[in-house]
Amino acid sequence: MSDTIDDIDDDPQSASGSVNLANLAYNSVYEMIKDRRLRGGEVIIGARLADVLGISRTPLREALQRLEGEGLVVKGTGRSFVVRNVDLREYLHSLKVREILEAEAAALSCGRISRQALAQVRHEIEELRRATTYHTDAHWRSDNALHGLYIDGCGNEVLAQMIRALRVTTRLFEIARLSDRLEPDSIEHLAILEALEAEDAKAARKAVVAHSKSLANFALDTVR
Amino acid sequence: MSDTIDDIDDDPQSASGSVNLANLAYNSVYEMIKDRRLRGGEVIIGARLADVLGISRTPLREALQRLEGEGLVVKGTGRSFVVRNVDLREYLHSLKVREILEAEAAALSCGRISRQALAQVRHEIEELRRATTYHTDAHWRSDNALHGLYIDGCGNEVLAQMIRALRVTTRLFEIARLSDRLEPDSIEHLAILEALEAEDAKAARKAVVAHSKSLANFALDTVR
DNA sequence: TGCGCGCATTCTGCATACACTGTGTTCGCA
DNA sequence: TGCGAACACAGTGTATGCAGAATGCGCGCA
Repeated sequence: MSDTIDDIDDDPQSASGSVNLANLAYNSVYEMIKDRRLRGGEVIIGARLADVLGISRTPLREALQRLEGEGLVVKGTGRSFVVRNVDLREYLHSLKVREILEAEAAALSCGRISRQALAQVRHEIEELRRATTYHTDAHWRSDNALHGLYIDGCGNEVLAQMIRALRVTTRLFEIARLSDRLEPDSIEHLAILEALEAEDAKAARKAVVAHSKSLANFALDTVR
Repeated sequence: MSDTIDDIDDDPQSASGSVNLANLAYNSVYEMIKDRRLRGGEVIIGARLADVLGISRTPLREALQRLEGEGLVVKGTGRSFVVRNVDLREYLHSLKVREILEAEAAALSCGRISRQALAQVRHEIEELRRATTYHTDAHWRSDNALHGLYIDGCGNEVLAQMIRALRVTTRLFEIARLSDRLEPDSIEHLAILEALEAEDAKAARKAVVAHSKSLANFALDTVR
């Protein structure tokens, strides 16, 4: 349990396998989807994308199949792959499941997280709030660090994996005005952190649930 | 909500896509894993399996990649695919997550399941108990039907999908002396059913949790 | 007889060629 | 000028060939 938060990987798959072209394609497409260079609903033209990546269609197709298995990409009406579109309804449903699972994970991880990791994350959050300019990346990084604490610390790898998968798809939901979430995120994250520091499982549950509800309300408000 | 239990599909992916060889391979391998013709830990040699299926390696590889995305196969130490091996530890972890999610699903689906579907499942369970000879298939079918009631009826497709995925991987483990589970399964299933019929969310939660604990204890006893 | 090195076989990774399908456009005919 | 049919193009699905890596086996040497 001496993990530094550097071990909390933004991209759970980035370490995947040897350096073959299929993995390269997988990571590339994964990144492209994650930071919206491939938009939800967009059709993926094999030959073209393969060309962009400088590989042939074969490893690209394999990568896309893997992504399909993970639910980031689907086979549309025709034969071609399309980037999955997460609508409000699905986002809220995912958020609800995350709420349940993350509450459990947070409770489980009480007393299992190193002081050092907790302190580091607290430092990061406070740093983020003090920053004069807003950086999306830093926001996500802090988000990952905080949630990663109990995802990695809960001691149930299956639970952790499910939460990670859900966090990926909820990110596919278009978050307009993400910067508006910086302050509420920070405050809510600190509440979670405090519960973890106090090793108070009940409080951790409550804080996670509150955070989840806050995100849901924000989505509802923003979409409207 | 007029679904008959015929709609509860044992294999969530069986309806997948057009009839191309990759889908065929996917379904075939999926089946082979599910009913243990491919054992956990077994290495899959592309050329050989492709030959058995009467297709070339390309569509098979795509199918395997998809299965990898879904977590049924993994890339071993070398480059070849191996069927994932679910050990006791992972089984128990999965079961714990299922317990949480299925309890929620059961609670959510209270009042959302047609009388007809409930009656049908009850009929099946009772039929099963009365049967003089034991059939694995019938056992699984009944299991699917009961769990499918609240998986399909919970109204949260994300939740449903997670549970389905978990049920697939837990199946990779359980099996040994499965017939011993017939009686406890039936009894516990009936308890769940009763709660669903009474539309008593709290009781449904409790019954599902009890069922889960029972499975965990059985696994622990059997392995020992 | 035991150990190590090299060769042969086997398997994967990748690219490419070909076939098939669907769609859009153009040309001819009414 | 409008409608329909054929053709051209774009894209996917599949097989296959080739190259590189790993594995296992045999042979030679100590």
